[in-house]
Amino acid sequence: MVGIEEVAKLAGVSTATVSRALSGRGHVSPASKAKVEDAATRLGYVVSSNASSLASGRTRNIGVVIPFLNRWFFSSVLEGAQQALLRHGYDLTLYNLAGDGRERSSVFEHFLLRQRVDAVVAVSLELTEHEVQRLHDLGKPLVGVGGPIPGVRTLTIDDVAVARLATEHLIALGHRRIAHIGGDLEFDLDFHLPTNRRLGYEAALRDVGVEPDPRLFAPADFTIAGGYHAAKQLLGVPHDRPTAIFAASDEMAIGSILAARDLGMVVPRDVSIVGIDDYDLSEFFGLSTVAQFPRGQGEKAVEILMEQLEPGPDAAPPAATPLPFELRVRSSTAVPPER
Amino acid sequence: MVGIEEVAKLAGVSTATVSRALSGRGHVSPASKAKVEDAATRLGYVVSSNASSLASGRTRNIGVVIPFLNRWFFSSVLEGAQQALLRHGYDLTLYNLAGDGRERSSVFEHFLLRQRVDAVVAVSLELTEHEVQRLHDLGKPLVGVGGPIPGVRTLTIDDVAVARLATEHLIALGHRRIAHIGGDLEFDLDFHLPTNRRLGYEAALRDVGVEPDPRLFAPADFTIAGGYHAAKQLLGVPHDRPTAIFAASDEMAIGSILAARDLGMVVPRDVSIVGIDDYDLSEFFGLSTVAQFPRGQGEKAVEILMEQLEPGPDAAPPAATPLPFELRVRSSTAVPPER
DNA sequence: TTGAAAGCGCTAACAC
DNA sequence: GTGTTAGCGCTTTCAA
Repeated sequence: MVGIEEVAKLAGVSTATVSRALSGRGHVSPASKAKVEDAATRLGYVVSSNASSLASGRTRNIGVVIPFLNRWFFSSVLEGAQQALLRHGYDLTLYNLAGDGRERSSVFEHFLLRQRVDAVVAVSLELTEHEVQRLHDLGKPLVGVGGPIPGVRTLTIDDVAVARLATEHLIALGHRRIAHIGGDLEFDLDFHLPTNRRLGYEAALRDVGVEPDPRLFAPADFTIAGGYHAAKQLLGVPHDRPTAIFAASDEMAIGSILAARDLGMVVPRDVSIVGIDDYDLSEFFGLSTVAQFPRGQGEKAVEILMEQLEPGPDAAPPAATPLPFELRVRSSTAVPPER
Repeated sequence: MVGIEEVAKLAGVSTATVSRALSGRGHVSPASKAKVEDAATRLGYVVSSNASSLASGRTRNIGVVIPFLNRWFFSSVLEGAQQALLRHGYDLTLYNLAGDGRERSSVFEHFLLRQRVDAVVAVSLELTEHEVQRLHDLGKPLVGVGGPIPGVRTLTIDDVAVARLATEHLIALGHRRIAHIGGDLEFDLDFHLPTNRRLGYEAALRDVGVEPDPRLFAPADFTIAGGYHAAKQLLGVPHDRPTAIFAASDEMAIGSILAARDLGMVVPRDVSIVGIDDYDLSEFFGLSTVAQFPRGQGEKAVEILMEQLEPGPDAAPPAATPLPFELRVRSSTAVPPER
């Protein structure tokens, strides 16, 4: 293990200068900076992050707390965050809180306070006020992705607007009997995402004078299989079946496409289907959808943290810019069948 | 920030004793151990991992290097590893090497040597001899998942045997014209997984006196869309079409099921389809498959590292136990159509 | 079994 | 712009 002292010796400067030259803080003459960098690479020197952290109080590491790893939205956010962090020279330590709440509190009490991270990104996790407070007291920046945490800067798409857009797409095509597959109550605990999407759907309908019909709502669990079963219920009725389905996620929408096919229906001739996400498989299935951009959300979360950890020259407080979303019309939506 | 000194004071012992009591190394009388633990919890004391690492040389953190986050196999391995590490009180820092090779070498040179990790898990990554050597020199244990790394303990299923099992399942049902959708060359760079699976397929056929027909092979990219297109080619021929398809992954197998449906065929009446993985959606599609258990692979990788980092009483060298796999017969395979 | 004290390798005042 | 030096908070000899 080559240490800072050896670099200092080889470069003919003090350890302090080496530290300054390599970290970029404090002023160093170009000449000695060059000498130091040269010596460092020649010796294969890399700072010990522990020693550095201990002395400086900064770890250059951020914690990401996330409930799932194997679902599209979450892994995409993670990927975006990871990539952005790498660019900034930060490491990412991962805390997957899939399990119950016991594991969770231990993670919080320990890792945060073990001084391992400079900041944390909480993905779709409802933090208690206590947890938020603790982070705040320690001066650790915190940003949420996917759902408002009271008192915390959080990135979420406007679920009401997204759902409204998807529904309006169907309405513009001439649909009026539009079913909705949304989340069940269990999913509403975090952030009311299902409720908000349902609200947007209902608002769009009311705008054109259609009163939402509760019989046209089916709950599901955000998976393809769940969407499949829900759509079978919705489309299997003998009379007055809907001409379109708006599913609160692409996975459920894809399940709906498969259900329609199994019922002998042709999409979009017999039924139009639209989702939200722009999931991996959506293009393959020709699914019309409102895209959200989870990778971008992960990146943006990191940018916000960086702004707080290393304030740039323009100390613009990160405005609450809304997250982008975008209607992508593919081949699962069309005018309703003639009747 | 409450430090060790305060705990020592409250417990009426020295900091050395606090350290010993809390870390479990060295002997401490039960009496003082209790006092220390009591004091620690009362003060909400948690060791500073940096200070501890600096002094002891151990970080209690392991690095996981992985090329994708948003694919089933990889996120499952990661989840398994994360969970196992949590149980052992270790943190996981994530290095996603999705990008090109530049990013990759920088990760290696820096993070490993920045003393951030005690060991590393490399998932489906071919390390250069140099990289392996560096880790070795630093005394950092390394274990691979998903492909042999020369000179390194690595967990891989026996791809030849798995493919043979899948193929034999079809043969036992009476199939002889069995097509294979495998990886293209690009995927073979790492670990020859596609080649090995093809070898197993061919061996099974030869065992029953069938010479593999190269026209029954189609390459694809391990995605549903890729499998779909490959299967269309295979099944679209007017004469002598295969009665079964063995796909080298479940995603490609599911694509094949969808392709068969689009060609008006009924699975398994007109064509049987089998995959490898037991992917998320496989059950939903009724896909027969050979399950591998990536979560378990992640866990096992961690157990092996733990054995090296904290040798237990029974210093049994971890035998090269083969990884489990298992045929799961569902509804995508049946006897071939009468002809 | 316990305590005193010397570092672990670096950073950041502070002085020049 | 650069060097000196006192820590950062813990672990671990070493001696008692």
